[in-house]
Amino acid sequence: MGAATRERIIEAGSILFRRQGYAGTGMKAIAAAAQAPFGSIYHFFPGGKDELTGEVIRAAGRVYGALVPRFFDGAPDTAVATRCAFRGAAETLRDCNYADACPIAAVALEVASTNEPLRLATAEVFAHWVGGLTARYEGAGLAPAVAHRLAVSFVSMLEGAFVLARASKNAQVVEDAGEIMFEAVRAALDKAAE
Amino acid sequence: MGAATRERIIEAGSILFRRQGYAGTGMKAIAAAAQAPFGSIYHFFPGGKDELTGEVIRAAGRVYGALVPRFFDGAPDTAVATRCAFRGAAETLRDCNYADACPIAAVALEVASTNEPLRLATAEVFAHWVGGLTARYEGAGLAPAVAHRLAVSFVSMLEGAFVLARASKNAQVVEDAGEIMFEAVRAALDKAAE
DNA sequence: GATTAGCTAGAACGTTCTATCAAATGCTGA
DNA sequence: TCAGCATTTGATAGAACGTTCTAGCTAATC
Repeated sequence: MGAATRERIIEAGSILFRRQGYAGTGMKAIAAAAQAPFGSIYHFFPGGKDELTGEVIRAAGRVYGALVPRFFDGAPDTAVATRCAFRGAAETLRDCNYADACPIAAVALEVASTNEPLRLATAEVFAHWVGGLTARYEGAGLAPAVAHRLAVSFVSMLEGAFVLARASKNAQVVEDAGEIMFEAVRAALDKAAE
Repeated sequence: MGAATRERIIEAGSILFRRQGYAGTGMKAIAAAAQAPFGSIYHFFPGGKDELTGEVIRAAGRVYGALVPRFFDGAPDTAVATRCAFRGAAETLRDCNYADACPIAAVALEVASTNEPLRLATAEVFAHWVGGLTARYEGAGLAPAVAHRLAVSFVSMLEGAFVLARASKNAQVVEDAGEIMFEAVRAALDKAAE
């Protein structure tokens, strides 16, 4: 009962934040999207919108963090995995008609200067994501500094490509960005193999 | 008189949108930041918040568009110009304690699915920016498709790096991303020179 | 059966939002 | 100096916001 309602609220928040941002999404809209009674929001999240948003960020972070193993585990190498991740993201974006990208970036830009606990929550998710990617690139033989730089760039490039793709309603942006990241990883791997 | 007030309002909107986003910024806050009487907002922008936001986006687009000649005109080559642009951006971000990045991305993520005229305005600015960069990379001898891909990636990478840098309050992200873009442009130039 | 805890349900509250409006003030040109 | 236009001024209205509150229902436990 309750657990299902709570999860539905988090998921609805995630969807709406990514489509219309944090401040542009009201609690009543989240309740409606979750098909939950309005009072249940504060029952499950007594800390209010901030607490719900923190949970949304952490939950989204787990989903995005799981994308690394999904693309990197079976790939011939990390350059190909990188490209596949971007292609997968482009496909997902097309499938939802550019409505859904990443709720974390949307929230991050709004709260970075105004809500310290939420800024920290977004920073933590990004750091975790970068950490997972860095490990993969290191595991492929790249020096820690190079691996870290590529990981940071992967996340930056993908989040930025989402912005452009959503603005222009064109997923080719994400694929183009993926090609550049593919070549960057490819070049780093080749250089490390010398 | 009036022209100065109008410009102050646009500038205040730009600053506040980049710090707290579109929906999180109220018109009274803009008026206060602009030191303008509240009613003047609707006098100058009878279309309301949407009209003001459109003007903010276009004005910011002009500022950002001017960054391309600023970094590319005097640089030894486009790879170095690319790196310098990212370093300049990192510096700017540090100077304002991570408060001010780009108002266009902040607005774009909020309006992409909910406000078509503003989505188009953001798309237009990004397209113009990408166009300017593409011309620079083409002018350096790169094939049109490669130039376009690098330009798209430049803008994506920079906007994404802003997200991460603001979330983590660490401008090193922007510099790392700039190194990857530098190497990508370098490699493309070297390949085109063969 | 009585009690308790969890969840649902939605009204009410105070605040903030966007937009409108009428009046006042200032500036310019005839 | 005066009229007309531009700009300023700030109160007001209605809607939406996040939060709180009360009441009711259900299931589990004693």
